[in-house]
Amino acid sequence: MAALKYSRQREMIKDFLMTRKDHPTADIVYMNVRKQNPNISLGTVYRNLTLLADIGEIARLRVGDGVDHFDADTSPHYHFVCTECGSVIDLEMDSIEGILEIAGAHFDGHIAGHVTHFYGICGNCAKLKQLS
Amino acid sequence: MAALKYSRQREMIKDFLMTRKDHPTADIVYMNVRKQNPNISLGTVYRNLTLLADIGEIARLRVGDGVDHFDADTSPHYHFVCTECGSVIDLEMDSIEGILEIAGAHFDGHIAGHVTHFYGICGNCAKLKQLS
DNA sequence: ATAAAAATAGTAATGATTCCTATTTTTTAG
DNA sequence: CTAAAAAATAGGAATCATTACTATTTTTAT
Repeated sequence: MAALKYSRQREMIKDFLMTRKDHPTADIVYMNVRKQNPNISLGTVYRNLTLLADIGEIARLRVGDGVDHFDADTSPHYHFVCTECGSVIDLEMDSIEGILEIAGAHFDGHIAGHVTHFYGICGNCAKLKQLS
Repeated sequence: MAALKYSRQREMIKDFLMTRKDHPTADIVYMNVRKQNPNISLGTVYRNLTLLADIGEIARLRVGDGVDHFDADTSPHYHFVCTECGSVIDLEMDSIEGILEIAGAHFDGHIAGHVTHFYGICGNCAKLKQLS
């Protein structure tokens, strides 16, 4: 119900997120947005990230590292998490929506969706490991 | 290195977990194990759950509800999370390991594994909704 | 221009988890 | 069997991400 009102802070947050492909955390967003508006509060960043995620303008990513990441790209795609450096990287891959069928085959409830992410060593860390 | 020593508490925790198919949280484990040993501390429960997960005797599940769940069944299988009641249920389904190939096709790092869980309405909640 | 609704800044509170330390338990070796 | 070393425990404090609270400011509809 609550009508949405414009907020400069919310715009800044969304604009910043759109410039990044590395799925920053709330804290990273805070540190960066503060460069333009040093008075913005961490609570405002959290509130707006949650609001934007709730209305579907951004995506909240939970990749198991205990911190939420955010993504301005809401199109369906998957992520890779490097177990070495922790970076979260977009994967270009064919759809795996077929797994919903497989999962629902012997289940009596209704499966609405799935959450998947992949992990391993990213290209960069692999290179660094060879050198040492 | 640190040699593992026997601990009654650790046994109790593992034994309790083996009796449950509902993937309890640390707090649930604590509340239940306390029935047999009222002096056990929450820290001990956490430490042992982490230790058991680290040595592969149990599995730690992160299904995005902000709390870790634990599973005595370490065989590869998938979970369903009910968005209505929050319950975490085992899925009997064919392997979807093929998605690793798909994910790695256009990626320059090394994909070691994946984390997947499904969500929707469980059979029980679906029934309850029909009645109301 | 003004009043209602929504948003903010700043700070306190929460909740899951980890850390700390004095004491107790387990294990190894004599 | 006993004693010392190593590991584990209980209990409580600390941490860290996130949410809640509240007085003030901003937005927006009239």
